[in-house]
Amino acid sequence: MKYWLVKTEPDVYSIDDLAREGKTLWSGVRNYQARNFLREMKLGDKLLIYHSNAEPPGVAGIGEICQEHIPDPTQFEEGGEYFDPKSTTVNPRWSCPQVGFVKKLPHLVPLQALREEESLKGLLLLQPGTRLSVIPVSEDHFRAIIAMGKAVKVS
DNA sequence: GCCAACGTTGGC
DNA sequence: GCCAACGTTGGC
Repeated sequence: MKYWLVKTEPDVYSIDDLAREGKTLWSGVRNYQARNFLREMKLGDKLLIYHSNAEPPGVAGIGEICQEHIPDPTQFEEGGEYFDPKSTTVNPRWSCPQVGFVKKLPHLVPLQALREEESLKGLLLLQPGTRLSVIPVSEDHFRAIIAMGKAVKVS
């Protein structure tokens, strides 16, 4: 099993939206490297759901792959925000898996806390210049971040 | 809202 | 295939 982190803007789609719906197609990713990671995701892989462009940004919950990638339907929606005129049904460019809700963390783990955590050195999310919206995470890092989300805040 | 750091596009 | 211009991401 592999572990990942996926970014979402909570104003657009938050962990609470995922909790309400139970599952969702992770559509709209338009970056080749991120797309390739989406295609690598296997049934049962676990995801950290990260809130970007939020106050504060951070890891909000956990999801899992409940269906492996299919062609992203939004690439064919003419006039839609994610329409890609160069994409064809025969040769689709973009893919998306279906992500199921697992849980919301008791506490959001802010980006700042991730940066301050020594054991998370090397987490791709924290590397300067990483803007990828889909990022592989090691099992150790995955567990460490969840533990941070369970811990009672001291300050 | 700013802007740095990337990615993408398209002319040549 | 280079690279300048432009668009996007996402923290601050």
